Amino acid sequence: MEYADDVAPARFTSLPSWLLSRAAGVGHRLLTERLAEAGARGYHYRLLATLEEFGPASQATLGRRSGIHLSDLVAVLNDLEGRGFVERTPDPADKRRNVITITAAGRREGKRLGERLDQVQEELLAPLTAKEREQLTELLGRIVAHHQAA
Amino acid sequence: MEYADDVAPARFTSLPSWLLSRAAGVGHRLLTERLAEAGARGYHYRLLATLEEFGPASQATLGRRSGIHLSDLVAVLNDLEGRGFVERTPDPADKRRNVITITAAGRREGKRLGERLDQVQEELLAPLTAKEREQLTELLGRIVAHHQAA
DNA sequence: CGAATGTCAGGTCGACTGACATAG
DNA sequence: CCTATGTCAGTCAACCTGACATTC
Repeated sequence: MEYADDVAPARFTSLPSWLLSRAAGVGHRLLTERLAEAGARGYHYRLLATLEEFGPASQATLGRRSGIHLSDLVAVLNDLEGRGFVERTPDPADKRRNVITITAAGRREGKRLGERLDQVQEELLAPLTAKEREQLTELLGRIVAHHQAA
Repeated sequence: MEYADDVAPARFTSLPSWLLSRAAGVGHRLLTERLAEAGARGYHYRLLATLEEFGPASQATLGRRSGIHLSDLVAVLNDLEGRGFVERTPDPADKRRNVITITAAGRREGKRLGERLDQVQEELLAPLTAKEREQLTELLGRIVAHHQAA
């Protein structure tokens, strides 16, 4: 009848959704720490990477691509703009829109943050072999794809 | 040079930590919805399940087992106590402590919520076969174990 | 007209920090 | 004295809702 103090219930430790959230929690913590060291947050990197990959876009499109809500986007863009990583210019073709463009400094910042992200992958997946990492990526990819289709 | 509006950058879709956080996000959303239908939150179930598996415990121990911060625990326990799912009695052996005990109603509630949790697993892992689910569970388990050891 | 865009105020959940009084 | 416990106040990131004026 004696239990250790710091053991999680078996009901959890075998539950995929629990393991998923714990593993994601670890990843999130590592990510947040590494980015914080560089003075950035997850949203910052997501936007810079999205801009780099797809090029300039309106805020609405940017939100859809990056999965960041329009409401949150405004503040993050204000931030990135203030640091000179993106430019916000009115779209002459559609006066409702702003066109967001990444700057050279923004590209450098994106690269810098990307390197930290790679370190996080390494750290997070340390106990897995290359083959197992592929397996995991594939399985997770199927789950994500399935639920974003619906 | 034409990109769809709602496609995530390839930089993300191949990144384990990204997939992990997306998949966990889906799981979290499903879980929150199902529990909300039953008037509960994640913390409620976690505490009830922990109590059911390990029996009565002080709040500090309960926090360590369930992974819930002591600061958050207080409010959640107030809630569960108010609904008659747990009892808080002072520990005669150590006057600092409260002993938290699950009630019969609490057990029923835990069971009720557990069933909803099982539905979430089904929904979340729908695109995977039984064998693949085992694989995923095993891989995630190793990641979690590795990082909680350190 | 309806639909899309950018903005702002607010709220949620889960995780965390710091302070404090009390008891071991 | 130092540590552990329970409580409270407050922060934070990510996600989401609703409202609004402007433009299409």
